[in-house]
Amino acid sequence: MSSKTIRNMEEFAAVSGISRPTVSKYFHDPESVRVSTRAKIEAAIEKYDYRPNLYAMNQNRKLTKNVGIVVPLLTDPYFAEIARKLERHCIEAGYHPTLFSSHGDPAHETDVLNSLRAIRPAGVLLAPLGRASDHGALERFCADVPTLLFDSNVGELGLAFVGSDNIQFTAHITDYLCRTGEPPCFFEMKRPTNPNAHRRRQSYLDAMQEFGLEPHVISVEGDGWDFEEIGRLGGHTAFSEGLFPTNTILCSNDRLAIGLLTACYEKGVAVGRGPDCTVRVAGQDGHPHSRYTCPPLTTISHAYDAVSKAASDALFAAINGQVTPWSSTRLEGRLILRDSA
Amino acid sequence: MSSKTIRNMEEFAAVSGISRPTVSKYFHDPESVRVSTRAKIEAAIEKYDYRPNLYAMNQNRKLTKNVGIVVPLLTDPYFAEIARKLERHCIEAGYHPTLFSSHGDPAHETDVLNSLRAIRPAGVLLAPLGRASDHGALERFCADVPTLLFDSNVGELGLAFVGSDNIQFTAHITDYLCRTGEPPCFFEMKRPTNPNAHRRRQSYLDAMQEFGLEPHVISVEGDGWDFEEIGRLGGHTAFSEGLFPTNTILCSNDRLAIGLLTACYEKGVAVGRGPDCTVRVAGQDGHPHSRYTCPPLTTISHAYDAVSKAASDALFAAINGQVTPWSSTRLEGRLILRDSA
DNA sequence: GCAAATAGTTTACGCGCGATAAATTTTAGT
DNA sequence: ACTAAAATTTATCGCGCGTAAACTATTTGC
Repeated sequence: MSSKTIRNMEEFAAVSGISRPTVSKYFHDPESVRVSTRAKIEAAIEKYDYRPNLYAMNQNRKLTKNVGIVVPLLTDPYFAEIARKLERHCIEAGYHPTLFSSHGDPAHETDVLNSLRAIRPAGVLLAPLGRASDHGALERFCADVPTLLFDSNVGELGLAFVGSDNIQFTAHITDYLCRTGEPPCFFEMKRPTNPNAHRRRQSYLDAMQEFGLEPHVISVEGDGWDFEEIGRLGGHTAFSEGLFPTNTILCSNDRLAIGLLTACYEKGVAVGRGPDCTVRVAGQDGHPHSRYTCPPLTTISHAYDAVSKAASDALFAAINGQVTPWSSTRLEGRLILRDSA
Repeated sequence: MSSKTIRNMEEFAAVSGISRPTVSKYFHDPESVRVSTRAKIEAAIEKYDYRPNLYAMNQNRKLTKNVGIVVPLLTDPYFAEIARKLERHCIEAGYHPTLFSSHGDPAHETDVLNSLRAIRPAGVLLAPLGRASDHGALERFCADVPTLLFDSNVGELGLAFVGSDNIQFTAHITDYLCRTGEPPCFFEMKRPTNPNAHRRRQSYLDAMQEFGLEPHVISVEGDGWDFEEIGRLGGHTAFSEGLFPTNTILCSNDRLAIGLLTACYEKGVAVGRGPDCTVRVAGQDGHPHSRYTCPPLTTISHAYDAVSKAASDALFAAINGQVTPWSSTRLEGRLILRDSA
């Protein structure tokens, strides 16, 4: 690093011995200049530690390198984890990701989308809140900005949808539970916040019908995103009122299951597959925490890597001009057998 | 919203009947213009949905309204939670926060700081990785950008430090454990990733000495940020080798405790305060998940609200020109008594 | 009602870069 | 070595806004 401070691209071009337009071109796409000039420029960057002014760059660029990543709730490790993977893919592809959380609030989701417009993103990876979302606001945003929906689908919005096959999720784990013990009942929120909950319930009903078994859905009270507490309180109620018709409980998601396990503990109900256990509990999502519950939670896990890769690749393809009709990609989950069921 | 599209501030000033410089002044600080003109401008904003171009705005502004928030690991709910609170304070104070995670990697932390320079932030709220951090890079960054350190302190860097009083944390919970049963041993990582771990160990040693009791530190193997797994594996080893000299285990942090509880479950060791329990386990942090372990985890909780408020207020004060000597604010934690100890 | 203080307007310029066209140089292909 | 293609240079414009100075209009205090 030299002592001389480079004020702008003009000065930088001078010291690197390359004209400014070519330097500009380099920063837009390093591959677009000759190897010899690239070497000169990169030597100068190394020497003077120059970086073009982001604001001046993006002001007149037709397309920025910005990518927005929006998740419903960043304090949920599931979303934090998938956001992390998406962020990495963006950086590797030469984009500049910015992370946003809707904080579980539709109004805030709309605010986030508006903030997002301000940075004129080349594309957005959006996991919407689902039915709670302001559908009109989403629609308007998708009309203006290339947006790829992931995790939960809302109509046929945006470029495409990439997520998990929730139907397969529930069918698969229901199948497992039926084959290894009593058929499961389904534990969920009466008014699910989680956007995929309805699909999972339906899949449970279908799977049970296929087995010729009577389905039982236990819908517990509670609103918002505090799933563990909702699961815990709902579990207490359900045990007290004898709402579980079988010894096997399939939860709509892992966070509800985690809360339910706490309720089991507090009620003195032994959970697991052993002969001395009273109930089996299973979740769905492959939540980072599911390994560490007591007992460890049997669940069906999202294909985190595959989903995030497919989602980001699809967005980058669209940004690069590849036009494809709207499509929905749903990846299968992997059953994770642990001690809880 | 009218049909006519406003292309820039010039046009917007025209339709609102106010000169462009005054409009510019309004967007810089709405309070700086007369009430009557503010009303005119806001009516026009409502009507035409105009927003100034972010990039053009920030290009020549002496100071942007950007604030960077950096945490070591966003997939850790503790950091996600405090980041969420900081974000809210920034928005309320009229700033534009952007969230970054170091992903537990010093090299990435340095990258994040460099990206941060590009957005020319008015200030940064930084929770460094701690001893793993590239100290030189931090120092250079703090010299250029008003930076407030939180969660973990590194030298006397930046404007100030705001965080929890880890000494008090460990002293307080050690005191509680000593008074209610056998004195605790201390369960930690041999090479702690968590920056506050050393302070906590020292505080444990001091507290035990004050009680006139022999301290016992169990340092387990493991690197990185996968604390639960490290706690679980370390727990297995410690139980197998009979490393716990007393029936009470104080963990360096809640995530280690969560892993240890899983180990206890897997070993068939009953945890809790009851007469039929073998060990007591306590954590430190007030981790969002600690309520839902089995048994629920006794811990000492950060004053999340107070820390985030104090940190953001201190940064805003500095941005607004208030000069104060470097200071360290350490807030006390609150003991949360649950069934595990 | 007057002068001083405050707020707003006009005019003018600059920021750092993107984009483009035309002229020139370099490279690749035969 | 010759030509076509590709890369680079030169020159120029514009983006949308910040900022400053000088001037004018409005408000405020007495």
